Amino acid sequence: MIGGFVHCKEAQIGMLMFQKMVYERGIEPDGLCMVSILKACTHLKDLTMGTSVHGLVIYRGLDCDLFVGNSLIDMYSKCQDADSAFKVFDAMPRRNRVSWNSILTGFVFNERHLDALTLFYSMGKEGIEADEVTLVNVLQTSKHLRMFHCKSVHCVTIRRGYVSNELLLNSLIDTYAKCNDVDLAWKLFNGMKKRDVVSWSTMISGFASCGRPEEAITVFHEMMRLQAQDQKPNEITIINLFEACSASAELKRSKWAHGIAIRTGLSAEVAVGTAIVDMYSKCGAIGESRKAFGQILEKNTVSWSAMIAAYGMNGLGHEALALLAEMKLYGLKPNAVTILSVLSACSHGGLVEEGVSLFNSMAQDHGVEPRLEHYTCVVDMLGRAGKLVMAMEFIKKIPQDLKAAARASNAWGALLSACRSYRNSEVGLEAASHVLELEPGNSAGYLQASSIYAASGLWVDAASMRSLLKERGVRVVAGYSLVHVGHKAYRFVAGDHSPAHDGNIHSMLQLLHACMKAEKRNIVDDLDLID
DNA sequence: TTAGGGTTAG
Repeated sequence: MIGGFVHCKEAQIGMLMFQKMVYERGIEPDGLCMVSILKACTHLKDLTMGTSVHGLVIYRGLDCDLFVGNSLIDMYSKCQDADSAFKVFDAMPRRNRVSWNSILTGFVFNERHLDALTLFYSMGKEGIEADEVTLVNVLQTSKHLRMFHCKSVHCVTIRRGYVSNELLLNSLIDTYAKCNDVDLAWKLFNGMKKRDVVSWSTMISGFASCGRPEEAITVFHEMMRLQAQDQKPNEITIINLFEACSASAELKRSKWAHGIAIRTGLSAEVAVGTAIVDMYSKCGAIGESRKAFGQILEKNTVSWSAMIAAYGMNGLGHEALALLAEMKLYGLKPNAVTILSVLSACSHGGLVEEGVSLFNSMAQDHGVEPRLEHYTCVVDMLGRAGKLVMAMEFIKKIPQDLKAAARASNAWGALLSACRSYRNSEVGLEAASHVLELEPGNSAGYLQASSIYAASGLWVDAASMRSLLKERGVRVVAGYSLVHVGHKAYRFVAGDHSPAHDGNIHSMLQLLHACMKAEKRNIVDDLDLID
């Protein structure tokens, strides 16, 4: 009976029945009953109830039951207690493939990707053969770690005869694309006998995230052309299309995509509305963002965060701060990302005092404990304001447990970048040594260090940085700007004088540079007068 | 067990 309720997703009623049965009537639950009630706890994400059921399981001596054990793993995982899930798994006297898959899924769900990978290797050692659930989970882990296990998973897929498993193929396409091999993803996509809406959406997102928006949009057009074959886009497809429009930074295109969302009736979704806010802001159209924000009927924390981030990205720090106060008036609680967006807005808008004060009060006023990202953002803020020594001292104040995270190099990176702007070689070289140690595979550290040496006239050191970069085989990815003229997008890289660009464009750029320099001089003169 | 909305320096 309880099982029936769980199946109907009326887990709450199932739970009440269970409590009545056990505590009022004194009926002893069997293994099957435990499995059902654990499913209810999983569904409701009720860790307290789940833990008490676990106690009952032990009391009734059912902890050796394979099915009960698997359900316990699942319950703990979904309640975000991966450690307890693993303890159950570890203590199981007998395990089947479902047990292994459950703990693997649990690790992936809780973003414990390294643990997931270790577990997958143990599975191989124990002679447990991977099935499609195993493979999809390993792919998720590869995607998050940006590690290229795709090809070996692909081989297993072929070997084990899963080549027409759509779900697994979709996962493979996604992981190939997110690990920067979108061409292989495209090949796989084209070879699929049957493609569903997930395949299409994944392919659009794949091209967009690899910085190839034109191809993403072509895939979308092809999907629309095949609509007759039941290939209707859903809200995720549209959101992925927006991602492509943001990558091309073209307002006209974004408006076109917005129109499609309206015509397909998908624009009423909160997630779609929020993505529209984000898309317009990335095209620099902050007015359109605000309008789209106003049109979201039921705004949630993510929507507010997106609008705050939009203001921040466009240099409107005061507006971002005002929106944080406003969202609280509507009874919405900011989360870690919201606060990070406000801090970033302060950083880009030069509002150092406001930013630091927000950082100091975030735990007390907003109930958000500072994470490494928040610390990094403050370092960036101080660095941009030229307070380099303060920024360095701030890094040293980052709690040790936060510093242990994989992205601890970001704070030094932010400081290094500020030192380069302010030509401070003393602080800069200390920052550089940390960045090179923590992130030896990234070109930015070497280039910035080289630039700092060069600015101090230390040409030999500058050159040695560049040769170290080559020696270690680090790939340099240059940043670029896009300028749209008519229907054509022109891509500009620093120091690029390629003949692909019209000579007129370069002379116009030089003219603009001269104007900006003159303007800067005027501003500096004005400031001097004020002093 | 597959795609998806907000964040961080280059």
